[in-house]
Amino acid sequence: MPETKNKKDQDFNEWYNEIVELADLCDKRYPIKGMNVWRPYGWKLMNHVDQLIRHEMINTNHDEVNFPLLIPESSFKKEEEHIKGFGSEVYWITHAGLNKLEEKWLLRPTSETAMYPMFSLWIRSHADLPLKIFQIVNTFRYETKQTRAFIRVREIHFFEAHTCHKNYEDAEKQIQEDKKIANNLFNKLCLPFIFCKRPEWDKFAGAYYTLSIDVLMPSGKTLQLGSIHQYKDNFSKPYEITYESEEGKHNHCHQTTYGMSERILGALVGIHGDNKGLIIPPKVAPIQVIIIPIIFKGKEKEVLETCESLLHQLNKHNIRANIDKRDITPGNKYYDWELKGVPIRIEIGPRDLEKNEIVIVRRDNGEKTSILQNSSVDYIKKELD
RNA sequence: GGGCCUGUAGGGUAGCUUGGCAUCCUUGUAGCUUCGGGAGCUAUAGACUUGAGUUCAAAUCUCAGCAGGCCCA
Repeated sequence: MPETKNKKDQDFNEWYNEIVELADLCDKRYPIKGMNVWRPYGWKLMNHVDQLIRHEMINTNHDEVNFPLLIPESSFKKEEEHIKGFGSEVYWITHAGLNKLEEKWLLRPTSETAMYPMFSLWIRSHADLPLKIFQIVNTFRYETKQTRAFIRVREIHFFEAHTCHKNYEDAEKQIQEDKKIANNLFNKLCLPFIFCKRPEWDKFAGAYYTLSIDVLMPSGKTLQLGSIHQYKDNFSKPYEITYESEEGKHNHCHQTTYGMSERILGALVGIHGDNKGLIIPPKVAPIQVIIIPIIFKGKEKEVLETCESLLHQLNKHNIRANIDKRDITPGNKYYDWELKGVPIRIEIGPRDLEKNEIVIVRRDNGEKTSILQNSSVDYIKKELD
């Protein structure tokens, strides 16, 4: 049986490195440390995860925005703790064209300092609250230590939600909502996780307190997949984010943030994968069903027609399906799609045509079943849930 | 932050000790043939991480950079 060269239970780290490239998630050969290329398959997977996040955000009345990548030094410097925390790991832009810049700009390591000067303009009265926005963008952190695909990178694919509230209690309610969002999301991704209140020394720079979302990786280490921060008014004071209350008083907002990154992919790969490759939860699988035609000389046409008609039906039911028509042997295709973690494989050959059946194989447990063609769509739909 | 290891076709490797001719597998391309768990044949393509040094001569020795990996704090 063909398997990864490195075994997951023997050398998890090497296995992980091998599989992220073999399965076409990313290419680590880009010549800057910690900046990897997203390959089409990996990028589609990430987009499907993002789509789940967007869905959760929209259901909880967050609006999507997109802030500039560059932040002027003066904005960045307003909150003291924050600079201490990030100062050593930001990239600076000092020149533009042939000129040296009068004020340096930095690539956002996170967007508090880009957003909050704008928040102070946007928020005038209690009627503007709560303000709930999010964005999914790239952020940059200059990691000097060892980098690792999806787990420790210098260009981060980052989800960040930022909220402003009239008081601490309201902000606390937001944090309860954030926890529910995490529950929904990670259930869909079949990732067991825990919330963990971070000790003082390990909280986010500038936060009042930090909750982390942690998973246990097969290496025995925990991997932090996200964090939820209560800022209290720590940022609204230096950034002067105030609102006029119903009584006509000017108060500082209380703020929260919620951040996650492509580490979610790292966890999906690490926790679900095996020595044959990835195992992707159906909800985010770029391809949910792969149809393999088993072609014999003289029967090509019938087999392909059956495949096409099944594909058509599946697509009609919003199932992401594909036919693998490559000119390689079926066994070869099985291995390839197992490597890529496609949840369901369908084999259709002359033998099945005679019985009006198709063969269905599950990636997670390898179970092989024959079912009648006319009940196939319902069966597949059920399997994907 | 500290320590250790590595860099040869797209991928994986041999060669490095003892300096000289770069090996094999896989992959790509074209064609024939085949297809229920990595088929076969033919033709063809493709590499010594970068820079400096030593030397008649460097993949091989030395130093530095860049990149990758591991361990400890």
